[in-house]
Amino acid sequence: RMRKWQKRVRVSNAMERNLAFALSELDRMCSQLKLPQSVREDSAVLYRQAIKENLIRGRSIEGVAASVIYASCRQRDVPRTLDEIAEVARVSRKEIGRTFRFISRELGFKLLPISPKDYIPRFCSELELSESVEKVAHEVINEAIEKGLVSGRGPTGVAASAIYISALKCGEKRTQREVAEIASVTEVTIRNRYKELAKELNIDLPL
Amino acid sequence: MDPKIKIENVVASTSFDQEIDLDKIYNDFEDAEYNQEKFPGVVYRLTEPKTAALIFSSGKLVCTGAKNVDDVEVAVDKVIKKLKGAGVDIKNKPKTVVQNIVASANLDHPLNLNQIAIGFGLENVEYEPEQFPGLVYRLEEPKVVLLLFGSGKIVCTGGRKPEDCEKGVKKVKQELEDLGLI
DNA sequence: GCTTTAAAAAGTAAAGT
DNA sequence: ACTTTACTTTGCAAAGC
Repeated sequence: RMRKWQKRVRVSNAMERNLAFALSELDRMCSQLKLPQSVREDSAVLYRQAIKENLIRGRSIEGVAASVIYASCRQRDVPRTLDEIAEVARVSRKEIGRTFRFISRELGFKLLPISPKDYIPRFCSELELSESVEKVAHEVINEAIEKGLVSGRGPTGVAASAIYISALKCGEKRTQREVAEIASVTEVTIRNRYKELAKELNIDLPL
Repeated sequence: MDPKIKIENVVASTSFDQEIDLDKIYNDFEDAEYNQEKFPGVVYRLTEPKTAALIFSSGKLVCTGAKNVDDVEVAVDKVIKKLKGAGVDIKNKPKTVVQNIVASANLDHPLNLNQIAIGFGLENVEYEPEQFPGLVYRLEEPKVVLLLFGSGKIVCTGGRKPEDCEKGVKKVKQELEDLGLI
C-alpha cells in the first residue's frame, strides 16, 4: 500500500539531505584549504561514486568527504597532508587515513606514493621564492632519489630541506623556522634531512 | 642462503574452562594490574620468561611477549602455578594456541620503496611515507604481513608458526630479486 | 570500532638536560 | 644539541561496551 512509497520518499529525502550536507561540507573544507576548482569538482564526483558503491555504510559523512578531498589532491598532484585536512575536518587524521585506504581500495585508486616534488611549487610560492629556487629544489630531490635518501622519509620533510638548501644556493635564504612553518614539520626534521643531503650529495653549505 | 629470522614476539591463548575470580587474583598477586573500567582482564607480568599474561574471568588467558614458542609453555605453566598458589585450582592443563608471531629479518640491501610499490603493484601494497616509513605487503601464502623498510630490514607478522615467517621473508626476497629490485 | 599486552622496523615529535 | 620517551604501522587473542 502507501507505506511502500512513503518509505521510499523518506529514504530518498534522507539521501538527498545527506548528499546536500556532504556537498556543502566538501565546499567548506575546500574553501578553507584554498583548493583549486578542479579538486572541488573531483571531490564531488568521487563522493557520488562512493555513494553508488555503498561505501558510506558504517562511515561518517565527514570522514568520507575528507578522504575524497585528500584523494583528489593527490590525483591532481597537489597533495595536502592528512594533518592539513584534519584541521578543517571534524574527524581525526587517523579516521581520514583509515577511510582513505578503504575508499582507495574500493574505488580502485592507483595513486603513486606522494613525491616530495609535488610540494615544491606550493611551499615555494608561500615562501615567495623564485622559480629558479624551485628548479634547483627539483634537482636536489632528483639526486636524493637516486642516492636512496627518500625511501621512508616524510615527503614534506624532504621537500622542506630541499627548498631550504636551494634557497641558500640561490641567495634567497629563508630560515629553517620559516620553511618548517610552511611545510608543517619541525626544524629538527629539516636539520636532519639537510645534514643528510649535504653529506651525501656533497653540497657545501654553511651550517 | 635464506635470510635469518629473529622471532621478536609470540602471542598465544589458552582456556582453563572454568570461571576465575579476578578480584581474588588481583588481591593475591602482589604485582598484578586490574582496572575493570579500563580493561576486563588482569594483567600479570612475568620476569622470566619476560612476558605479560592477560587473565579473564571466563578462565581464558592470553600470553604475549615470548621470544620463543617454547617460552609460551614455560610462561603459562608459571601462571598456572601462581594461580594454584592463590587457591585457584586448575584441573588439567589445556593446550596453548599460538595466535601470532612477529619476526624481524634483514635483506642487507637498501630498498627503493617507491619502485617496490610499483613493481609489486600499487593495488597490492600500502606505502604512505607521510604516515609510516614502512611499505606494507600482504601475502596470501603464507598468510602473513610484511613491513619493508628503506634500510632493507623487514618485519613479518601474522604468522602462526615460525615457518610462516621464514617462508614469507623468503618469498618477498625472491620476488624482489625477480624484479631486479634487490 | 575501542579498550590492553608484547615486539620489531624507521621517521617524526616533544620534553627535559 | 643531545637524550629520553612516545607515537605512527602490522598481526592476534581475550570480554564487553
